Amino acid sequence: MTLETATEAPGPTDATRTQKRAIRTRNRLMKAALSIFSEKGFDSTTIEDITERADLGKGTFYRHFPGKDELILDLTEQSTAVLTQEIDKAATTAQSTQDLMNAFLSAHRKFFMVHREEFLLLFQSRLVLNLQKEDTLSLETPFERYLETLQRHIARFIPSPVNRAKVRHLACAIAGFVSGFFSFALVGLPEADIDLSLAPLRQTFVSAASAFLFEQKATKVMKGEEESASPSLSATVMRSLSHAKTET
Amino acid sequence: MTLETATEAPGPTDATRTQKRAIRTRNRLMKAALSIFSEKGFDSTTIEDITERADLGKGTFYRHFPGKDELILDLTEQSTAVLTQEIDKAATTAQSTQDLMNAFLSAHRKFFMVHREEFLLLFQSRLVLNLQKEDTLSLETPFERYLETLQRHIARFIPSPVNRAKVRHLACAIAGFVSGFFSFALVGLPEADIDLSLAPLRQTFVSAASAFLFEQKATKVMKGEEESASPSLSATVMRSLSHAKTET
DNA sequence: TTCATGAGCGACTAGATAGTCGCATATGAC
DNA sequence: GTCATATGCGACTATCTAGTCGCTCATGAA
Repeated sequence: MTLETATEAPGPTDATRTQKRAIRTRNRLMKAALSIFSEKGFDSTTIEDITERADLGKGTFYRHFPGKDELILDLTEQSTAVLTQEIDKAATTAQSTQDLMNAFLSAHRKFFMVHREEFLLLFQSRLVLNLQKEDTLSLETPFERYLETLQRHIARFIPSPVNRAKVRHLACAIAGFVSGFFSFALVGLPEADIDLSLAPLRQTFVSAASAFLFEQKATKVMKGEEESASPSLSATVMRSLSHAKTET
Repeated sequence: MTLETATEAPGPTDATRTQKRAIRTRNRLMKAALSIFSEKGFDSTTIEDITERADLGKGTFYRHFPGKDELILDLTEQSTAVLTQEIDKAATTAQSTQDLMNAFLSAHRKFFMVHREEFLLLFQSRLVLNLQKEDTLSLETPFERYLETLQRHIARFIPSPVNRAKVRHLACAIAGFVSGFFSFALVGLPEADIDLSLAPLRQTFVSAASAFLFEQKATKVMKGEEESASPSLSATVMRSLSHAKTET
């Protein structure tokens, strides 16, 4: 790209004024696009929608992006970067699997609450990936990096012979649960209470994920044993539930 | 609609040939639209895309639907009907909360595996609902019915004073988890393994959801109206939920 | 048979949109 | 100051699309 024209020493200070202006413009375009995508959706957004909100000429867009597809790729990378950054920040200090799961939840919760537009963007690019299209671009790799971030943190709590497949399943489950829950909460719960609604589910989620990790470890050690539900859930609790009276 | 023109006795046999033809045509349009939506997405699909795949003239579309928005509303209702039907079929025989959660998982798994196009359609209409748009049509009510189906089955296993807010939270969590998991599995796991990947998570999921129900019962018994987990959320959520059917 | 009704059709219009291109302006090297 | 380069601009064209309208054909009532 033309932005790399600087011969060497690409520090933040020695970017020429022209380059800095170009970067500013590019950022304005991305910010405007992110904003409009979260309102009317990627496909319904026109290039002029974007340049108009960014208060720029239409031609300027094409100076910075070949087309809309490259823009959503950049935005997806930017958004997953924000999310993984939150995850890393919250998860590095975790001392137990409970800590880790709590950190995951907090990071995603913050992402949903504070970076709503990015959340909606990832929802959309994930949809694009799920559609039965041909090309798909390289839109998959940001999500791959995101899942790998989860896996990396999870792996810290798994003893030596790590079952990578199971770790990945858990990563998918975690990622799926939080994004799915928030997206359904947005439909089925009053907006103001979505954040709070996560609280009562928190302990359950943490127990479940920890139990999955435990089972993962346990099956390695002792095979054939019937898996106990969870270290934090007593057998009596489970039993009492299975015989619960049916009443409406 | 013109389909209701029949004066009385609208049995399946006594529909006039003209009416039957119209219904066939309408179904062909919906089928074609569902198929294309799952390939290129709702917004990128043109009316002519649909009529072409249905092998019909463009004007025919407008005889059956005012526009694309009404079409996706109908398709969303149809798709949630398929899903809730699967849920009802699987869940009515449940004898315990474990049974119930297993039934939920099986029904959603089947929906994802067998009715992929409907799954992708619901993913899209849910996105439309999440976007920060103005109108939103009445696209929300099919999802409301879906969540109520889940709640109805859950409520069978809750003793008399049902905490509707918590039941709804669980419904959102279940719906969110399965749709989110499948959608992430589609990105992060080999297609052939998606079905199998749910198995190791099954027990964990069932335990977690059952535990949540137990906690629901316990808090209800102990505190009556107040919730210990999140006191600040009870009032608003409870109020809005108790009028869920009538509110806009 | 005749006629009325409604389904199906596709050319057409009006409007919107993607992408281009030549020009203006700002910057930076000399 | 002068020139070269890069950014920003918006009018323009070529294409695409939504929605309409008058026509044909099938059906069904009389």
